[in-house]
Amino acid sequence: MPRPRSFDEGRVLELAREQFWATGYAGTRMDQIAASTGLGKGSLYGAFGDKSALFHRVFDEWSAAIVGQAALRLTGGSDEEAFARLSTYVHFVAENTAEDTDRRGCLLAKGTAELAQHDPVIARRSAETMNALMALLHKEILACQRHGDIDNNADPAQLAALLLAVLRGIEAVGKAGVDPRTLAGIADSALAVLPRPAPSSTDCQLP
Amino acid sequence: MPRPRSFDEGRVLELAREQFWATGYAGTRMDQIAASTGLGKGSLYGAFGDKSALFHRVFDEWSAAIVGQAALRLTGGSDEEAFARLSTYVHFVAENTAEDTDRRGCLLAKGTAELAQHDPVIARRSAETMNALMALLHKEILACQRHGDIDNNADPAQLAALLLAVLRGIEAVGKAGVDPRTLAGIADSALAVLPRPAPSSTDCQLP
DNA sequence: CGCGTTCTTGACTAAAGAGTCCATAACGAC
DNA sequence: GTCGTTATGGACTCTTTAGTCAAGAACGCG
Repeated sequence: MPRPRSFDEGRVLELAREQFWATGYAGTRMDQIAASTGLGKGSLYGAFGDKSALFHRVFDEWSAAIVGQAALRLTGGSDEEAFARLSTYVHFVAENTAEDTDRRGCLLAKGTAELAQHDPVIARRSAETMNALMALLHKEILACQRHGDIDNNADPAQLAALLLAVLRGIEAVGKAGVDPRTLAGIADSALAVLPRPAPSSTDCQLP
Repeated sequence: MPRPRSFDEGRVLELAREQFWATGYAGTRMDQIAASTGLGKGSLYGAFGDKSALFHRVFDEWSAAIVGQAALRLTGGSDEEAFARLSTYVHFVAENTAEDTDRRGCLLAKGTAELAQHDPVIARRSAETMNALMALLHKEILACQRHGDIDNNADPAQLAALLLAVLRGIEAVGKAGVDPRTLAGIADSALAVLPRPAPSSTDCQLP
């Protein structure tokens, strides 16, 4: 058994991700990554292969994390709290976006947009990520409907797609410089606007 | 009076925009642009300056076009048709995104994200563009409220922000590979979900 | 028609970046 | 401690790319 790594692989991927986030794939220099991690280029290439391979690892880890985060916050729990979970999650995304507009953001909209054309693997995986998120939202909406927080007549798949678009949209406008207050407002109104069940006919009385 | 340009400046900007769209700022090579336009690099640099200046012109023209397009479709008309205009516009964006997922898309999410950090001008202008769009949506929602198509209790600014996020979100998920049908569905549900005025109490009768 | 001005062309320069290589250091096993 | 294996670091190469330049072509004007 030979000499072990002197650096934390995960940490390197994290720093690389920051770079890719900030400057996109083409805009990121391997030298920057080497410098920010303190590694020599030899080690970097030895451990991860070339730039494209490094990006793939970063991308895969990141999309897993996004889905994982969503799953963590949305899965498993009573139908009763489903709407609250949804609400928390939507606000979480909004806040997260607002906090660090330039660091965080959507690799799906950056590295992806650049690479997807030339790299079918990235394209496929980004679609998978979207579908996974949509599935999670779908499940949660069904739970809301079971508990009576969302109108049963509404199509849950449609609502899930809408919510997903809103979440991505929040990131997009956030990155474009819209202020954090507005982002939070968007999260609020997205939830407010979800169709509530029609009140039962007995509720329909004049005071 | 000297020799005139032998090429159409607007056309060159158009082709350059395609490139920037497809591959982002850093990923776009001046040589590609020269090749696709048929111009020599000398002419290119002579006419537009350096890469960054060229991008600025492309970006400015594009953001003006986006806002112009929205203004064209949303402005001026009766309150009566306001909701229909809104609906048409939202679907227009969805279809447009669906049609050419990889060519079109959001410069605000690409060139911007890369450049905004280092180029305050781009950052500012992208924020302005968002605000302009939001203002247009805001006006339209007010018109809807006047005509009774949207609940007067709803905050029009919030709804405008929400709609803007949905529109950007449609582009984002479209680019991530979500299928066109779903995009159209998002447009539908975004409109369906807008709060309708509460029915007047006289409507509240059992059959 | 000829002149001056501006465009055009493409070869050229300079710099930056991806990826390589090798001498050396560090570790684990025995 | 010694040996074999693998990481390390940085100098090095080779390719790509932004940007320049000078010679020549094209146009408008008088």
